[in-house]
Amino acid sequence: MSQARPMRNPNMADVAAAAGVSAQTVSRVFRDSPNVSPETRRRVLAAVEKTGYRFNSAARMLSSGRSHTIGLVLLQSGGYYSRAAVTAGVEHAAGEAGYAVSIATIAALDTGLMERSLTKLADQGVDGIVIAVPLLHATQKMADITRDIPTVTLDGSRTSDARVLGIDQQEAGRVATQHLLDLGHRQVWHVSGPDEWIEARQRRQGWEECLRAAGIEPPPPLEGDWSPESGYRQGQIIAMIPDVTAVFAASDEMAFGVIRAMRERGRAVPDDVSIVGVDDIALAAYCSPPLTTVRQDFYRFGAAAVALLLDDAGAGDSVVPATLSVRESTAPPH
Amino acid sequence: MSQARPMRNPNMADVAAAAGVSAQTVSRVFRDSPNVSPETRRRVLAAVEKTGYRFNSAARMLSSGRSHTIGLVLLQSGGYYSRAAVTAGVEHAAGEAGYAVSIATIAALDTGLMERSLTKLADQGVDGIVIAVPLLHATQKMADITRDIPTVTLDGSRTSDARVLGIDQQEAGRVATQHLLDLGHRQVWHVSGPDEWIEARQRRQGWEECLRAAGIEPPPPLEGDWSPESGYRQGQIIAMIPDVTAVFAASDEMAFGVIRAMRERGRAVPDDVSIVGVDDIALAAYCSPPLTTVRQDFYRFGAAAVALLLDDAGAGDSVVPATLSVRESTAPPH
DNA sequence: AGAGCATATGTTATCGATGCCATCTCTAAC
DNA sequence: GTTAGAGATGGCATCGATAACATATGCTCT
Repeated sequence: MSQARPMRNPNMADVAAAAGVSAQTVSRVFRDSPNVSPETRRRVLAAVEKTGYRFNSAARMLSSGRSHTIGLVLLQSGGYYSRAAVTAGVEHAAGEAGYAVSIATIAALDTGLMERSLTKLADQGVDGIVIAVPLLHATQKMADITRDIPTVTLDGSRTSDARVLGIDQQEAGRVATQHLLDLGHRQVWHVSGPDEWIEARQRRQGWEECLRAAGIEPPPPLEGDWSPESGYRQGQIIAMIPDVTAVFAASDEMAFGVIRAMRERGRAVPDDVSIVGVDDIALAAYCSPPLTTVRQDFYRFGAAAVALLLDDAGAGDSVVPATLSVRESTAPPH
Repeated sequence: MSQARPMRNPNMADVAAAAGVSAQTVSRVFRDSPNVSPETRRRVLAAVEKTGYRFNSAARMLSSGRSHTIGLVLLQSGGYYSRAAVTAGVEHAAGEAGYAVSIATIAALDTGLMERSLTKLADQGVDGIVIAVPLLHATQKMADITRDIPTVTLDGSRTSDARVLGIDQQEAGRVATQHLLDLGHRQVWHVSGPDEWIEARQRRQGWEECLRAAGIEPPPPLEGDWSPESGYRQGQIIAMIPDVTAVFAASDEMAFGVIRAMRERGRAVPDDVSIVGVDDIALAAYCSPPLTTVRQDFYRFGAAAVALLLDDAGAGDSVVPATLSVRESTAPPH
């Protein structure tokens, strides 16, 4: 009953010995190889239990060349619900498939930082990378780093070698704008996200197209950085323009910033000005006023990215629908 | 100039050959061994550049037994700014120390799910684990899994073997409550977080103690789940009580839910009722009214957890101060 | 009955970096 | 002038799982 070996963790050979089979067979059991008899499998699993065997992923990685790990590049400045949801979707889908998720955050949208993050993940030997930040300029160096690693870019630029998975963000812009037009507004202003973000540009395009389709020339968009502060700043400008009755903000947080600016200038929401956001964050329904907003299923989006990475079969179309949650920040103009 | 080898990635031996040294010396260069001459180091680094050598972390892990990876256990239901900040802090501090971060999310506070997450991280061979969810009942199985892995529990239970790093959350509760008393309120109600969360209990204790110190018997606290919805529900109850003039909510999101409930019942904030939250989320300053709230530096907290994990030297005390941001949701009673 | 084949299992070499020990060259000190 | 010791480097076994190949058994089909 006494342990002969000192502190060493049990390995496959120990399990094999305990089960009366070869190490190779133990390996087969773990990888669900079809050619293992039920009886042998049972014995091996019993031996695993008995020996307290713990799988050594480094050894597997070294000999098989695959790490069963997916790298996820995130933007450090959190607070964006959509990104958090994407992360959860990625982690869950990866976990289901037996993959681990290793994260690398970047502090800002900078190609140098991005290159460093990709290098870090590549050095870890990840089997695939999900880039969950918008990626405009794919540098040659980035392409070199990811040459042997399948990569999916969420809402990224088409210029990279990576495959791109995108939600139809134009739809979000269209839905929001159309809602305001349907209420009777004759013009809709827009506080956009940073122009480096594909999401921001697509939402802006959806807004523009929707207005043009209604025979309306879009006013110049005002660019924010997703933060409430930026919404507030741009809102202050919009509030100085007399005949504004409707604003579409590219995120909920900016929308609340706009609302605050409007109110400080004596413009009531929604009585004088209607506001629509995007994201449907948890607070949207509970702040004052409850925010009309466009909701998208980012969790599913993250999961789809992993699916695309792991089995390159279908998974091609991933048009996640945009749903409008109508609350109390929008009303007909008077 | 032509490559003799087919598709194989260069390894240390290739670098060693190119530099005219042994593989062992190359290894020493990478690990910053003191006993390498500057000249040799230079030659090796040049050879690395020339061969396009990429470090193989699996091989290092197998031979050294250490993975240079830290596991991070997160709660899947995102949206809590504090958790996002902790994550960023962990990732940054780990990255600075040359460590990768592997995440495992759990969908709910359940010991079974927690055990599975810990197993997953252990199987990856992480060198340390940061548990960023509150952990009340540390099971025997959990202790078994983490026996050989240094673990830090943030705000976790003292019953586990893991080291515990905690912010003084009582301070947060005290600061918030004292602010309301200083304004002249005679009683302060409390919407707490879930009782399983240490943060929630500590904040509640701070609130209780502060009231008792002022000779006030605390009313029964109402328990929420951090979400705006739960704040709204409990706020509806509080709004039915006639003489309530001040509420301390254990999170900003719940605070906004309380505010909504108050307003729907005709109680103005802050004229009739004052509200204080905790977290200082980005929206706190931009919603209506701007929220008075207690801010804590969770980013630093995450970084401190990693420091505690990596060098078991100092890092013992980590009393991150709680700062009150006074805005417009609090006022003297009338 | 023997060829042919699928299924189940064992044997051996290998992945790439590192720990340990050996070796060699200097310089400082008595 | 010899020795001790520090500094710089190389040789070799090793970590644990797996791929590739080899073998053994049982079954089907002509």
